[in-house]
Amino acid sequence: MQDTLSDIAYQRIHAKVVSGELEPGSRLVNRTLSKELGVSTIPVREALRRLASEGFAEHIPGAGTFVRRFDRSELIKLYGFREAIECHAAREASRSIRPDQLKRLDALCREFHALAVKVRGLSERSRCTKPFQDSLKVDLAFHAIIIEAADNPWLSKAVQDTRLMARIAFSKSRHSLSLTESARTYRHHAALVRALRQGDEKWAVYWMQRQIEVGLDSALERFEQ
Amino acid sequence: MQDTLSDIAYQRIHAKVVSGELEPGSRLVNRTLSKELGVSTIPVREALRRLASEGFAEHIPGAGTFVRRFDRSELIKLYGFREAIECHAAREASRSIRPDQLKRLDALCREFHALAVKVRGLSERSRCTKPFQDSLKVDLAFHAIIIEAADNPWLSKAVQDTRLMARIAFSKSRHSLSLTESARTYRHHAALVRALRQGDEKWAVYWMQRQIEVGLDSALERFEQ
DNA sequence: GATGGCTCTATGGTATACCATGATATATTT
DNA sequence: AAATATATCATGGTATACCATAGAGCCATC
Repeated sequence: MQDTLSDIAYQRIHAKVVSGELEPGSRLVNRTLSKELGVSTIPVREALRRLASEGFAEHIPGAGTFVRRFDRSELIKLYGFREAIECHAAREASRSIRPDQLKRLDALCREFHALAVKVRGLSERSRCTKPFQDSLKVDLAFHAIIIEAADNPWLSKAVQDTRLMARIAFSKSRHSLSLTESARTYRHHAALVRALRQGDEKWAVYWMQRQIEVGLDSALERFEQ
Repeated sequence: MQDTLSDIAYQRIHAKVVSGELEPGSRLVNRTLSKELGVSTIPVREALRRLASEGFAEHIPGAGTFVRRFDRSELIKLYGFREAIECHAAREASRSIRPDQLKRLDALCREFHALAVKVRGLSERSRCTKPFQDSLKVDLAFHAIIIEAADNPWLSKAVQDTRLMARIAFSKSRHSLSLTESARTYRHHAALVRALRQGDEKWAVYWMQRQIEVGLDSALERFEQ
């Protein structure tokens, strides 16, 4: 067994949190989780402390651990932080990205394009959830390649954590993927890849910034409802 | 009791690690620490997991937890990450810093100046350790004000953590504060404050970048020896 | 004398049990 | 009937005890 029970508990609970199965603000109860996972409370506690330390949960001594809940201002600041680190990642990536990584980005762009085309043929209602989740997945993979290209473990961890954290802020509710949104996202991604391929630092940063900006806008929009 | 035993254990061990009392690579033993702190192993384990999650320690399942050890390349990447987040902090601060915060920065600049003047009168040997530690303390306070002005908790945590982490990379050995180094640091700090006061985003970022660059240089220099 | 296996110890990992506390429900008294 | 006090329960926090394992030293056998 390479992973310890604490690690497994962490992964399981983390998945529940970022998937939205556990809503923001809900209490993470030691005994309940330990029964559910079939382990004792010790690994669960360690997992919860870790989630709290990373920012996915909030630990209040004597009261319990709760899934992190964001207000509007915190959401904005989270995206501000993301802007700092992801733009830096884009800058680094524009210098050091390899051809195979560019190829994988191309493939994801095509995937996104296919998704956008498919959405166009769907009714308003059927655009719910599934295409939205798919687009999130592609988006995550896209940015994972960029931080891989930036080749900096600190950056990677920070970017991954903040991306997932932004997600829990509006994970519980249903969302649809609008036509304009999917088309715009595709354009931005394609432009970013173009800049990266040409090693154009300035434009890589610019397009990354635009993406985060748009991300904040739609996050706020979803948050308001 | 507001803080839990886990929190106290974390603070105590964290202090030992960043102060250099526990050298990089040394093992953090459950039972030993628990006896030393007068608590059981549970709070100690939780503290160690947290330190590992933050990057101050490395946890290897089945083998133990060790104080984080950096090689040259990791050190460079750590400073790359710092550049991303501290420059962003400088940018934000240049927009939102308050007069009282500028005043406190002025005071720290004067303190640094006094330190530089004092060092000039000392022999090579007596510049060891004490003035160096003092300058680190003033530097930390200086940057703490800037991230306070940037007003973003995610940024704050990341900056504080990485600054302390950079410190443990070369904490154990003796260091002296050179004349050119202290004078240059003073100039950089003063220039940064000037840019912040004028709300000059570009120059604020520039001088912050310069500081980190210099920090990396001296870190590498100390690392080589 | 060397090598393989055994044992002992140190240590990490986990479960169970216990305690303190805050909240809720119930019972008793006015 | 209302208010207060007490009991009970849910839950967080911690200690102790136990188990598994890795490494070291030792003994026996070849």
